[in-house]
Amino acid sequence: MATGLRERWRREARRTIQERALDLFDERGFDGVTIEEIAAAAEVSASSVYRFFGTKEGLIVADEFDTLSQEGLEEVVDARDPVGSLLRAVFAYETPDDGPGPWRRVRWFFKEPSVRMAACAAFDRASQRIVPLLVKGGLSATQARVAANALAFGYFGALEQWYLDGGDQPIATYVEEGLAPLRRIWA
Amino acid sequence: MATGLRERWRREARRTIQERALDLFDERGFDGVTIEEIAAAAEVSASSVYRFFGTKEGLIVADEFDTLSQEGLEEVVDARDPVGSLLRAVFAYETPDDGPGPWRRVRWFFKEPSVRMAACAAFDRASQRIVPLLVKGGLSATQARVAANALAFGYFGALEQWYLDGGDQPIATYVEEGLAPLRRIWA
DNA sequence: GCCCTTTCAGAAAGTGACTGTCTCATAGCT
DNA sequence: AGCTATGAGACAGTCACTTTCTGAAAGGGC
Repeated sequence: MATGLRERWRREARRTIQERALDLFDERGFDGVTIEEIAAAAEVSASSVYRFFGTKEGLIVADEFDTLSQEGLEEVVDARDPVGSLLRAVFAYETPDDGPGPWRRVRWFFKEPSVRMAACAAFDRASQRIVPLLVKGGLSATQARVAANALAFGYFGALEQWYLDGGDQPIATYVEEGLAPLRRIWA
Repeated sequence: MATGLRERWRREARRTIQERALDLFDERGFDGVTIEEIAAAAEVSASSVYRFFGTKEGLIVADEFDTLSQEGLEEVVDARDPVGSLLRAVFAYETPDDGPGPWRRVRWFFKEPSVRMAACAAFDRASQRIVPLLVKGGLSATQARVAANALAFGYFGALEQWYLDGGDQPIATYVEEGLAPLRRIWA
């Protein structure tokens, strides 16, 4: 669709910034690197880093959920089987087999407290977007909120166990096992 | 136990700092107040505010969970009926009927993004402390993590609905209704 | 009552994340 | 080729938070 030179440059810059940042984090730790250094390594200005990622933690969390449109979300999430929808999404999304895998980024969720906090906030935002779908599916406002949080943070918990076990198994395994009891309620 | 002069002063300072902070937040908003101003209003130094509360958000979240010892937690949480334990705790704790009620503080959880984030982090920490109890109760590591997060953030969701409804009903009502489906699993 | 030790509040000087605002280059259109 | 609008960079400022040092006073032993 002739994405335009500008757009292409942006995507590329975004990628290189994140990669250089992860390189530096792996090398000297999260706190051992400043935004200025990341910007220098990626050959952009510090303000560009903020324009792309908002916060330092955003470099790692990079909020895939937020970029997903509400319509896209609606067609992924089936309000009658939210747990199943999550599983399908994890299967499709979390195992692309082309990139470096989630380990390099997700590791930091559980190693660096401030990143963990940002990850929680991202899951919290994702949960809030699911709520209206569950309400439309027939749940009360309160139960929809509880269900959405149980789902989002249940996934987070499964992810943490995946990390604690070394991160070498498929994530979907953990999600499937962990969320099985929840599935019995809402499916 | 003659709590000592020092100890008494500390408790008092802690209280006044938090109250003056809330006064200022109500007056000018969270971002409209600096730590220095809070310190001045409470007639302490800025470093004392940090010594007591760690972060600006800590002035509001003030992490009751963190101060609860692990033994205390164990006797409150029944691994065979975690949802019931939570409900009992909410009944006992969240309705003291002597203080100003939770509204004044909890309001900010949902009004100020950074406070919401800090609240999420506090619930996350609380969840992590519950995990071993659930494991001891017979759950697998993964399911324990999912259950703990479902519980903690389910409570958070119920709290949010309580806030959205104006905060004039007992919180326990929301928790009871919201978490009812979860109770069917783990009880 | 007096000393000694330990604790802890305050002062002060950083550090670095993040936010505005302005300027200038250039992609994309006519 | 010229025009315009987008957006990247530069720069200065704010403020949360850290670290370190110093002095005062609490608490305990004699």
